[in-house]
Formats: sequence, structure tokens, C-alpha cells
Amino acid sequence: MPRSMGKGSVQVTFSKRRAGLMKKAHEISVLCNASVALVIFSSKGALYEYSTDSNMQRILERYEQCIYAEKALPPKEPLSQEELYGEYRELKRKVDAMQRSQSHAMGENLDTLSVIELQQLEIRLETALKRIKSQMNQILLDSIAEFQRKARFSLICLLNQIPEKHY
Amino acid sequence: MPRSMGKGSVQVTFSKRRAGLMKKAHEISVLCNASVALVIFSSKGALYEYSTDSNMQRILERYEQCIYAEKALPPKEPLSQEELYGEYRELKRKVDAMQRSQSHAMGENLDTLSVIELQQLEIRLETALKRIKSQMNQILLDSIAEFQRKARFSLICLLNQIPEKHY
DNA sequence: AACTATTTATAAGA
DNA sequence: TTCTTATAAATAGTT
Repeated sequence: MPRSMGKGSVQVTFSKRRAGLMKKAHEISVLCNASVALVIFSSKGALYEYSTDSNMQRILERYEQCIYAEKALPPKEPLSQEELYGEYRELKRKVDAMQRSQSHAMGENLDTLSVIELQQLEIRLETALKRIKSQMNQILLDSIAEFQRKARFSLICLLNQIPEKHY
Repeated sequence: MPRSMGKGSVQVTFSKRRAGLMKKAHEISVLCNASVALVIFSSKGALYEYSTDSNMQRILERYEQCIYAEKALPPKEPLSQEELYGEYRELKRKVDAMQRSQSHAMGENLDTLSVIELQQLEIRLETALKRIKSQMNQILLDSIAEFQRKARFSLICLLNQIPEKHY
């Protein structure tokens, strides 16, 4: 980091560092077989981007899927027309991302996924299946217990010659 | 760039370069007042991220808007506040429904589901798992075939005393 | 754009 | 994993 910055040279510094950053992003991609997505907006709003194998959309989708697997949508109360419109566009993006994620979770469109992603999906689905089976088992046990309770009550009613009341 | 790479050290290199990349991303943010979004997946699929002011979603949305500036939105007539709000609520409902569905498919919040629903979910997930395993198997078979093709080619080159060309 | 004096990043080894 | 260090790379200031 420079101690200060040459007067009108922020622009130059930005260009140099942007090039350096993209180079490093590319290097880690190649060297470590990583997937990188890099988006840079200059202070003037110009857009620059780098993505491994030029797969920006693909990597961002993967990112969204990871994020939405953990976090829920933050609850917000939009106010102005501007904010509302922004929220609207953002929601639209989320729906698209979730639809893709969902279709993967249903075993569709798998040919866009890498082996690593397939393995992770497999683990997630197996975990989910275990939970589902455990939940079904629990419900079964509960209903057996409930049945036994009712049966015991019915028997007592019979023995006592009291008309049975269902509840 | 290193001339070669220490054998088991790709992991170490990845950690170091990831840290370096994020540091540089932060530096250009601060030094040049830029907005940066950086997403990194390791070769094993672990997610790492940096974004200026922790505004990942905001920056990605801005990116999408730049990319699809012409495509997506302009063909729309300016919606009235009423219409926009209607659209917004509808999308929100959709997102909520999808999130519930998603979390069920992940084996979460199962206690709100009936036995029938659980059984249906189980069948869906098992179908998805079968597809995933089939897809992974296909990828494996493809890579074996590719390997055999290369091996055959190398052998022919050797036998013919022709220097091998990689392609 | 190009140069270069410094600073910074990092590969290899401990 | 963390630290050390020799070397390579990035870059701020300048031309």
C-alpha cells in the first residue's frame, strides 16, 4: 500500500491494480483449479469482470445456490417506488436462482454440474433422505403410542360399563 | 508464478493466494473507491467470498443490471405503483413457497409435513439420487474412454518413433 | 506507455 | 498450521 497517492493518479493506480487483481484471479484459477468470479466497478461506475473459463453466470449461480442453501431471505419492508422496484428486480433474480437450484435438487439439468458439485448434491440429498425416514419413523412410533393410549382407555370404559366417549 | 509446484502443497498455495487475492481486492476498493465482488470456489467446492462493504448481493445485482441492461427490463411498460406492488407481493409469495419446498427437500422443517407428503418427498429424492448417481457414472465412463483414447494415441506415437504432440 | 526503486506476495523449507 | 526467508512479482512515482 502506498503511504499517500500521487495527486491525479488514482485512475492510473486503479488500472494497474485492476490488471494485477485479474491476473492473480486467473493464476489461482489455473494453479489451484479454483473457480473465480470477480466483478469490479470503478468509482465512475465502469464495469470490469473476470471469471474462470468465462463462466461468470455459471459461477454466480453456484454462489447463489450455496448462499440460499444456508440463509433465508432477509425480511424487508420496502417503501418508495424506487426501493420497491429494486426489491422487485432482486426478488426476480432470487426466483431464477432458486428455480435452477430446485431443478438440480430434483435431479434435473445435471449435465451442467461438475463432479464435485454432483458429489455435494448427493451428500445433501442423502442427508435429507435420512431425516425424512427418521421423521416418518417418529410419526409411526407416535401413532402407535397414541393407539395404545386409546386402546387402554377403551378397555377401562368397557370394564367399568361406562359408555365410551371419543375425544 | 512458481516454476513448478511443491507436491502436496496445492492446498497451501490456494490458501496463501486466496488470502492475497482478497487483500488486493480490499485494497483496490479502499484506495480507488471501487466496488468489488469476489467469489472463489476451491477445487473441493469450498466457497470463499469478499465484497466491498460486505455488499455482495448489491454488487451482483448491479452487475446483472449492467449485463442485461438492454435485454430484460426496458421492454416493460412503466408499471404503476399499484401494479408493481402486486407483482412484488406475488414474487414474494413465490419465493416463500420455493424456500419452504427447498428446505423440505433439504430435510428441514419436516414436522409440518404429513406422512403422505413425507412419502412423496422420499420418492422424489430417491429418484433424484438415482439420476445423480447415473450422471456421475456416465462422467466416469466418459473419462475412462477419454483416457483410453489418449493412451492408444500415445502408444501409436511411441511405436512410430514420432514425437508425441499433446492436444 | 515505459522505467525503476521499493514494497509486497509467495514458494519452499523448517 | 504458522514462521522464516530467499526470490519473484506488483506497483507508486516518475519520465
